[in-house]
Amino acid sequence: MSSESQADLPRPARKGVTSVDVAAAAGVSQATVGRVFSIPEKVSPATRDKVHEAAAQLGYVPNVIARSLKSQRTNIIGAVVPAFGEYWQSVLTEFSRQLATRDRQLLLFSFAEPGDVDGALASVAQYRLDGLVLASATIDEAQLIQMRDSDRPVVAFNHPAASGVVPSVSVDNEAGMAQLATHLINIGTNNVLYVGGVSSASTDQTRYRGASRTLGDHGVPCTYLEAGAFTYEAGYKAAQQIVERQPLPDAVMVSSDEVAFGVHDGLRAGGVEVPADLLLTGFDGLSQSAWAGFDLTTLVQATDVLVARAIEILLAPEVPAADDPVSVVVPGTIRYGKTTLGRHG
Amino acid sequence: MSSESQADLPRPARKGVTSVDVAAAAGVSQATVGRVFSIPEKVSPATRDKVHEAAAQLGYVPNVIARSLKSQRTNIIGAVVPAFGEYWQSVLTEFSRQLATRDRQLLLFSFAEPGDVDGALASVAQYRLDGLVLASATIDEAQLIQMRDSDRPVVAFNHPAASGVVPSVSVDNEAGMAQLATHLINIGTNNVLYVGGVSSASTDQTRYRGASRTLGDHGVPCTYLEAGAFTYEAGYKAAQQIVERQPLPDAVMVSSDEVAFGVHDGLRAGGVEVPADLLLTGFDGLSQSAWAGFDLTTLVQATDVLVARAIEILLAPEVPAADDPVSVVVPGTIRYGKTTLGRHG
DNA sequence: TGACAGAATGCTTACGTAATCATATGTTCG
DNA sequence: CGAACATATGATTACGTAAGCATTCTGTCA
Repeated sequence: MSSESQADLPRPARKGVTSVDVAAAAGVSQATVGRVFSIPEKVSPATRDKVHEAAAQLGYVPNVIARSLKSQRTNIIGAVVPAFGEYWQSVLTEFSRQLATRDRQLLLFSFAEPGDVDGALASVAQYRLDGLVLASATIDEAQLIQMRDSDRPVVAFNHPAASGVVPSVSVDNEAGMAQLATHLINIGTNNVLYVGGVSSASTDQTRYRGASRTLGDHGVPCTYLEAGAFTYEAGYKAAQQIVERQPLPDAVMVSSDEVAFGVHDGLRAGGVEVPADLLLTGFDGLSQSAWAGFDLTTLVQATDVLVARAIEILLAPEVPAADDPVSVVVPGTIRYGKTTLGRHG
Repeated sequence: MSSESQADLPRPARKGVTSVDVAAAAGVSQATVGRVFSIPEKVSPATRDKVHEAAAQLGYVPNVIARSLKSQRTNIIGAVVPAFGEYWQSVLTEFSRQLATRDRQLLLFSFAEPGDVDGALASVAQYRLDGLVLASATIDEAQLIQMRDSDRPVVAFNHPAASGVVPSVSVDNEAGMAQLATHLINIGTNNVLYVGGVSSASTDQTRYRGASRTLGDHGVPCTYLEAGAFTYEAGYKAAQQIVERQPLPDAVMVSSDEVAFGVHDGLRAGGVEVPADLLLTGFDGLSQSAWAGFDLTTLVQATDVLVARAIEILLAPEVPAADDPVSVVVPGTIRYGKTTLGRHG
């Protein structure tokens, strides 16, 4: 029997322990228990201890669901994100990290195909989330408008076309690619092949514009080649086409690092050395771009800043005017790697 | 004025539209509206249409929070996952993808430092989630037990030490590493340097055991070197030490792909060629291991299978006996890359 | 000492839905 | 044709909490 009472002592979190149970055990009202866990400064230290003790005894844990229902706040931010891609994974990680420091959680709505976005958006609407991150260039304007009118804070992440429709945060895609182009011009590039991911994506278009305009201003021709996807494999295949071009271009600019990795390896597999035969640039600044095997010249997005700004917008007390949403553009920074080294055009 | 009424027509999802409002608009009871959205087959087609129309008109969207409170099910699976690491990102993506097909969402509780696990677990307890994935080898047994007793389905993901305490799903770490070791022995390896990530991690220990036992059985010595983290940088630094070893080992076995990438590049930077001077193996089968730049021989985890099994356990109708939790071990497959090619020991 | 401010606590209600039970409307068959 | 029954719908309640208001208690000051 001593063993029996002993087993009773360290009670684990039990099934349906509510604030009412704790109240009964502590000899106070449910309201007081609630206060202890939400506005403890409004409760006298004595009762506070009593309640805490009873709560620990019973293994009481506040029920966030009920709290959300009553308070109309969930402390959860939703993210609609493509299921694949190194870039999105890194962004997601950063969101989760930064939200954790603000006592918010991240609820993930990922979609594999662009067509699945509708499903994700429908699903997300049912949760009364405190905010929503739309991180995909494949969300069209009608969907953006619908989300904007859902009375919940929304922010588009790296979706240039969304600017003006919903609050948005993006790296300066055009200027970034222009910086890379300028760098190439400075080191004597006379013609460029631009490898895009998916030409219908607004990021792809904006980036290409940054490159072609700057290059054009200096009389450097710039051909567009679509890889077909923002993946390593697409880049690898594109490289196989590039290798066969008779006069190789001086440089290949790729619209994303992940595709650039594929181009890099595809070129090498085809006997084209970077940077000896060809210069190469990426875009995004993925951690892998700094790996010694690539050491890619790329435009580094300040992901932490981008994410921080996005979170600020979502968590801002005041909802900005819907007719002129804020549009934050964060400049990027070139990281110079060996893929644009030691060549004189 | 015509513009006024026009603006009213395409009503967007409005603020606090509840099933009660829809009921009033459709001339039915709240219960019927609820049924239309949960058990529609119990409602006659006529009223079903009426309700749907009214709902569309008002922009009604069921409130999942309230539903969760009443039904005691959230349709949300929580995941406690380290904030960094290519491997975890890929696992997370897979979970999100597979859960989406089952109409479940993924709520992310990431932690940057092992010490933050407590915070994540405390936070997760407040949500009455339908299930919980514990994906970190740094969750200790006390924490596992606490989670197990929380009356919610729990599954440990790739946390060998958890087996026997909570239901767990893992790749066969020991056998996998043994397979790689056997492969090395078969191609004539006479001594091996094993590079671990964090020696206190249970995956690290299990994997090392698989290598050292198999190698030992064949009289092949196996030295352990701790990289200090499961990162590219840690691998790179470890490689710098390896390069200085007087007789280079025949082969380096690394406990994870990400670390192996660093070792690979670090070796090359130090003038050691793979596989000419040294064979190299990884573990995990990250997509990047197949990239041409690495083409790493590694043990590929069937992440999709692992995740599928984990989800099955969480969503199984019956909670298994707590005293003998299921422990699923999924075998891995060697992917033969060029890092173990063409060398005769 | 009485009145009154302020702190501490209790009582009641509402958040939006689903489950339970009760009621009404058809339907079928001996 | 009425009993037995399936089907469709309505009324009511409860999920666990937080906010509003009501109440009690304590201490202070005229």
